This record gives sequence, structure tokens and C-alpha cells, in this order.
Amino acid sequence: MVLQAQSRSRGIGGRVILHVDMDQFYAAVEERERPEFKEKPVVVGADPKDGRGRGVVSTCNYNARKYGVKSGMPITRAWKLCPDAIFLRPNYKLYIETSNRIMIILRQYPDKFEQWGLDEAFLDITSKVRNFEEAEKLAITIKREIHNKEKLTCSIGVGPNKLVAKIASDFKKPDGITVVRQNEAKEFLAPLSVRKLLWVGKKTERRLNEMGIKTVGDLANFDTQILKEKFGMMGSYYILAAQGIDNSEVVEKTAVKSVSRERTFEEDTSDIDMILETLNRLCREIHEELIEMKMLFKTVTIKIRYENFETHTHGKTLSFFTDDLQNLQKTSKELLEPYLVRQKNVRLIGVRTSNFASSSKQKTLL
DNA sequence: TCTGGGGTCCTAGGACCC
DNA sequence: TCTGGGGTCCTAGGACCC
Repeated sequence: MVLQAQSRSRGIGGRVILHVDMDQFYAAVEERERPEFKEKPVVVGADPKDGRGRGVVSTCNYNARKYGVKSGMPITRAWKLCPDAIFLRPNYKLYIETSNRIMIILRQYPDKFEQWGLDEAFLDITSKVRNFEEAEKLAITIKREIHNKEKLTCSIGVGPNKLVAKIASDFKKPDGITVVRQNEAKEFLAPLSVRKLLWVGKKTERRLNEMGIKTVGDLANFDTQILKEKFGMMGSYYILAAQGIDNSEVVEKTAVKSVSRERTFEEDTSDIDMILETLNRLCREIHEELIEMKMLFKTVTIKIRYENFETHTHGKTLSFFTDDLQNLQKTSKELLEPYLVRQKNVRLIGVRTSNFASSSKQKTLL
């Protein structure tokens, strides 16, 4: 991921990168469609089912945040914090359509463009501007165009690399612009929690905290050898990141490498027929998508999660590429069956296909 | 706090080949 | 006859992103 594109460094002058991040994207799109929602707390995510629902909050608006609701939070907790909120199921079709139009707008501006999820993008505008002042003006122009055409706001970070631009875009939300030059980067990052760094998630944050590293400044001053030993390649990345250095390029995303579906049951179950029926349905959904993409798969991997959250994956690589539904269903059933033991209720099952070849090359590949 | 769904990449061990 | 080293592919698990 990050590390592969990492080795090349830029010549003198340096880069200018924008990170554009739509504000509370799903909730904002819903508010745009239903302006009366604007004054109320809106939570987009799973169905709370009067406090018995499963799943999490995808996005919520600022009115919901006042009650302590956050994305990623269990929907039952959000329901307890704010039972009067408007709880909406995500309307992905609408978000994807909106996202596609926004990405078309953004693509006009940079030399290099990289979409991140539905609502974020990196823009390398190095050759388009002479300095960071011009970059800030361009950011204003972009914000204005998105707002005129889509009636949505975004926050933009301007930085010398992707890491700093991304953290900067999060600095003044919503509807903000934050500019951080290379010579300001280290100072800008130093007081922030290590958690703000790209690729530092919950687990890594905890490990770093246990080593006495809480802020990016702490990380910058820590023994680099120990970090490398403890965190491997990522350790080397963290050391540079803490200095505000990130040489990864803005690159267009390449073709998808896997297609998967998974389902959490409404209640943990031991109903084998129901589980296998669900498995078949997931296979059908995957199959449809693969046909549309004109892709053949060679590897099938199933996933099972028991009621105690113990999770296993089990995969098999075939000796040939195929897009046959019966084969997918048969293979995933064979892979899953050893895990369907009577003593443990099942919470989730999933199927993933990977190891793709284009079906136009079907005849030549084995 | 009782933890979705769709992805990507890294790690580490093992098989297998030369 | 107790044992190298490099390369590639596969498998399972895990961390992270939105």
C-alpha cells in the first residue's frame, strides 16, 4: 500500500497536494434531499430497532454529534444517546451518483488524482500552482464549485504530501481550509495524537501509548531502531510521518482485486438451512457483479463469525479461472461446512472471490 | 459500547521447484 | 545420511481505510 510507492523522492521545489473531504457526506446528502432534516439530529446507519438493532452508525450530522453520537458507534448506543434522532438506512445509490458527479468536478484540477472512498480525494496540483497561496485560492475555487453544483460543503487540506494534506483537511471541519507548508509540517503535527496519522488505528495507538508515545511529537523523538524492530516496515513509515515526511504518490486506483459479500444475521443462529441459503444468496450477488465486470476468479474464501466474535477465514484456490455460479456455491459450501458445528451459534457469514483474470482472456489462461 | 460491510495490504509459515 | 538458498504461490489472520 503506502510503502510501495514510498521510495521515490521528489526533486527541489516539492509537491503541493490537496486532500478534499466531504463534510458528513451521507448525512449531508440526506439533508440536501430533505431540508427539514437539517434542524434535527440525523443518523445514517443500521436500523436501531428500538434498541435491539445490530450494526453501527455510518455517518451522522452535527446535531446528532451534540448528543455524543459518532460514526462507527453501535447503533444501539446511538439510539440510547439520542432516541429522537432521525435514523436512516444508507441510500448508497444516491451517494454513489452524487460522489461520481463530485469526482468529475475534482478531476478537472490536478495533474494526478486519487479517489479515496466515496467522499474523499487527493489532488496533486504541483504543476498547476506556483506556491501555497495559489493553492489556497484553488481550494476556494473547488469548494465554491462543489457548493454551487451540489449544495454540499467540504473541507480541504493543503500540504506538501498526502499525509499532511489529509490531517490538515480534518483540522477545520466543516467547510474549512487548512494550509500547512513543508517547513511547518513537523510543528503542525507534533501536538496531535498519534491516532491522527495514517495507518495508526486503534491497536497501533494502544501499542504506542504503552511505549509512552501519545503525540506525534513523542513519536518524532523516539528511538527509531526500537520502532523499526517493533513495527517492521510500518515502523519506518511512522518515523518519517512523525517528521511530516511522506513520499507516497497520488495514484489513480487500479482494478479491484477482490469482490465479497457478508451478512450479519439479525440473531445468532444455528439454523443450517438458513445459513446455507444465505451463503447461496451471497454467491449469487457476487456472481452478478463478476459477470458485469467481466471477471473470472480463481480463489474463493469464506468467512464465519461465531456469537463470541471468534472469526475464521478459509480459502481455496482452484486450478482454473471461472465465473460459474454453481462452482462458486459448491466451493463455498465445502469450505464453510467444517465450521458449522452444533455448539456454536453463527453471527456472520461471508464469501470473497479474488485472484482475478479478465474473462476476455479466458481461453488463454489456466 | 457489544461490536456493519466492502475493500487493501502486510506478515508469517509452509509447499514446492530449481 | 539429516541438510542451502532463492523464488513463487498459497493460506490464515490481522490491521487499517471509508
